[in-house]
Amino acid sequence: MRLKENNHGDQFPVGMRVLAIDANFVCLKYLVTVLQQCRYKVTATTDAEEALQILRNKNEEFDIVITDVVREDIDGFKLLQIISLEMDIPVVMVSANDDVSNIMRSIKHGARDYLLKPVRLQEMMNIWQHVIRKNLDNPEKSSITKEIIDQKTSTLKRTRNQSTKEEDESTKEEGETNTHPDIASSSRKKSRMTWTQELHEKFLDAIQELGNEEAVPNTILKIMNVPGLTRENVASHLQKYRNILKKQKATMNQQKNGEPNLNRNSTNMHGCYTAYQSTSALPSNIHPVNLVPNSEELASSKQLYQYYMQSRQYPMEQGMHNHVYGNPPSTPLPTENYLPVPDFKLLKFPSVFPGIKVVDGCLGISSGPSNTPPFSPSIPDVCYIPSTQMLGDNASTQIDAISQHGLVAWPPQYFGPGTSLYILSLEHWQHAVKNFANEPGDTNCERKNIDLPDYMQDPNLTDLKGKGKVKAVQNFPEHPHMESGFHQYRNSLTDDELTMMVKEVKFNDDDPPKL
DNA sequence: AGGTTAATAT
DNA sequence: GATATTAACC
Repeated sequence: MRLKENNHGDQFPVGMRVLAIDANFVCLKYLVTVLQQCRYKVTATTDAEEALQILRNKNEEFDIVITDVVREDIDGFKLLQIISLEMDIPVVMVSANDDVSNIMRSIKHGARDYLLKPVRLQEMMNIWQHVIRKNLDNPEKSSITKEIIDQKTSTLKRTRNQSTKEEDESTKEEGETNTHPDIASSSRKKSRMTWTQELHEKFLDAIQELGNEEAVPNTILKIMNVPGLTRENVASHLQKYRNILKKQKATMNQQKNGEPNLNRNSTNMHGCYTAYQSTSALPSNIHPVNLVPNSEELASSKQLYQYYMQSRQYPMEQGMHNHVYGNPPSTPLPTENYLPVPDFKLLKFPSVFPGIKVVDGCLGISSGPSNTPPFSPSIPDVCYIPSTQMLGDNASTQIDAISQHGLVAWPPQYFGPGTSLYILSLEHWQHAVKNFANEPGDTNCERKNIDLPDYMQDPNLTDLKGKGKVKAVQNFPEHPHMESGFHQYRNSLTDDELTMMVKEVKFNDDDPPKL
């Protein structure tokens, strides 16, 4: 555990050791993602017994435990009770249930906090304070507390008499008192920074925003606004980034292929997914949808990608395009040519899109190739994509799914390079749907005068409406009252993520999707 | 001071 | 070998 200063000069604990517990695998994965975004060191399990074992084992020490409330094996409250009885470690509860009695019960049993699912990044960035507070009276107990205090004192010293760097270092290393130097130093190990997909995306966004001239470490750091990230981290990453650009440029020149494509779709950094060019054809009379679930050959992300590209050439895309601009097909899609979409109910988006930025509690989702709905101001696809293309075949089933689980499942042909995923806050997603979908029969969005919030009425977007091709819109205007009202996630699935999709499909071995 | 580059460590 | 950290240079 160590502290780093972010660009505001605040301290933030990097590598705080968190044990995350959630019975639901998808929720757990999501939780882990958020925690990792906070740059905590996360250990995770779905199994409460295992969690207790880990904690009792003491091989690994933890600063804080985060657990869900509703569980089948050991009730969250029980778990909380055991932990607070046996050991001295703060516990934070996470639950989709906002019942006051539940919250009270948790607090009574010793919970430090009670967060509602899905948890937000900002909330998670604050939990380290519980660790500090817990150990204020006994700093040696926690290395993180100790380090913050150390840092505080050394900062004070520095401001008091401009102490030298060496002095500062020695103060940090040996501690103020020297009474328990071993305790503090033994549990302190520097965690090597890893540039996650999300961080890299942020990095790229910053660079794009700044342009080549202005893209220097400190400025990038400021734009990225990631707690704990240092100028050195960014500088290092920038160095690597530039090296890769140089390399690519060199090979491009060799091939005389014009401008190098240096955007995130083609970058190789950190295993970002690189688009495959292969166009091996599928039999034209078989819709690719039907090739997915029982296909043993679909063992690699490459194949999944190929499948995805194939599927986009089929009529359903035409159908979708019809929907895009508010003209649902007068006749149903020729579904007789398609077999039902297999059951991908396991495939919930946070498990597939760990880089997702959660905006405003529960989310509505709108998805499609880059020239589909979200660019039209009416966002119709949430209600018009036919059931052969989307699980939960209309808006209301999606609303139900969202209100119940905070999640919506999508078939995998929507994931892959070329797919944009848009996340709207529940508020304006509902708003759009309410004006749109809840009146069966009246499905013409041209006639409906949809009263979208101003910030969504961006003229650039409106202008794009009706045009055949739309390029990805950068820097979508954000809701003034929201941290971020509208996020785009695109073209950056890692191989692992794609592989995982395949795995999720295969998990259904005992109950294979019917074709 | 901080951007850049190179050396070193993991 | 790749990439993060640290040092050194400008």
